[in-house]
Amino acid sequence: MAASRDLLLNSALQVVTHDGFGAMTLDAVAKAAGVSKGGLIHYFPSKDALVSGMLDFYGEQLEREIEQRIAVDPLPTGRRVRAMLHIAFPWLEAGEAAQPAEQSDVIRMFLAMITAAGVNRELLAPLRSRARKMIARMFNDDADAEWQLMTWLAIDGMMLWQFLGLLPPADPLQERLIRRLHAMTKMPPVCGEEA
Amino acid sequence: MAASRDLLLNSALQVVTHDGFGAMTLDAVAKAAGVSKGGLIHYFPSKDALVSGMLDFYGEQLEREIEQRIAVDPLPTGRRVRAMLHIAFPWLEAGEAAQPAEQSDVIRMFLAMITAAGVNRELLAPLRSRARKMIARMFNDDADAEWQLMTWLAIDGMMLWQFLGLLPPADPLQERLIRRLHAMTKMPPVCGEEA
DNA sequence: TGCGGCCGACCGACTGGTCGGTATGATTGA
DNA sequence: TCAATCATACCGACCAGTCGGTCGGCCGCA
Repeated sequence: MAASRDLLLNSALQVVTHDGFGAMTLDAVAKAAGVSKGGLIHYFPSKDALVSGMLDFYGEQLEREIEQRIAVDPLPTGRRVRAMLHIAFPWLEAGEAAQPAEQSDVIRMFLAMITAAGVNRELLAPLRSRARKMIARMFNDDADAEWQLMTWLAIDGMMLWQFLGLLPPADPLQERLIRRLHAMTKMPPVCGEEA
Repeated sequence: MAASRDLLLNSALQVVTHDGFGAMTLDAVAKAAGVSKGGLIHYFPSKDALVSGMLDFYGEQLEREIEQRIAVDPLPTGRRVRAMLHIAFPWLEAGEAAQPAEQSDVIRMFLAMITAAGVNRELLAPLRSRARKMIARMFNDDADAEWQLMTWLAIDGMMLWQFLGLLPPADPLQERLIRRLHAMTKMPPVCGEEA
């Protein structure tokens, strides 16, 4: 059943979130899902398979969400990266300041990738073509795709800092940076001030 | 002896580089250093101690190198981030295009941090004050420190992509992005074109 | 009665860490 | 002066526990 598979994938990510990717063992995932180890192995015959599953699942989920947001964004410039930003920081479009920080799909994908790098680097291979396609689409859509790509890099950098705990979650500095990134997606290549 | 300690730290990083941080076991590090496990434990009484050692060692090394470069950079604006960029991509200041990619101190620090996150997240705590200081210094030096910080985030994002293999190492796109980042450090907040 | 989904005890390899020991060289003391 | 003593650097067999993965079997349903 697909529901059981999804439950297991979510449990795996939950373990990574709470205890770090070093603690993501098959036993831990099975226990978090309320399933026996055999049950887990039934759906994912190896740890590699489980991590690949995470990569596919959250990768596709993120891509789907991005496409949805692109479809309703009236401003063509920087739509793709802006979608990413809105998914990562939902409070941005609500117009509010607070970030109650329910885990976004961007962080989920980030965690899945880092976990994969720890388990078996070869699992990351499928990501490469995915990234290449994403970049190609950006060069199709945007006049200054390089600029958008740089904004994307900054978002990923922010994910990294958040993951490492280098940036306090409720820091006003972070909020200012994010708003600025948002402005950057709208007005390349001259930018830097509020929109 | 400090020399043996340094050798062990370098060996640990070598293991991480070649086989991934999931393969960094005490036995592997000892073997890479040509030392027995007991010898390794003599200098680093636990795995946590070893990883903390890496964090300190490469963190200080990177900071020292940054300060050196800042001291000889005539342009005050964005010196700190520009130093980072030059360390990460040494071919930038040579004026050449190729990147023979000898491992930079920036990547070394990146690998140490990711490894620490996998072994024991608490080991990252000392990094927080270090990062806070770095940010404070940037707000002291730069009129638009936020902009510099954003460039820094983008550099870290690029480290991440490189680590995950998402960006082909010899891609001309990467080179263009890096040159643009370099330009960004010099002319905030209006920027985006070549220097 | 047969069968597929799931269970969980079990396995061998490996992990971080311990410990008794050795080699070397400096320090002491009669 | 030269043993006896101590400190340091290092060794590697060993231990208890954990890991990913296997497998024989149970159970509900057809």
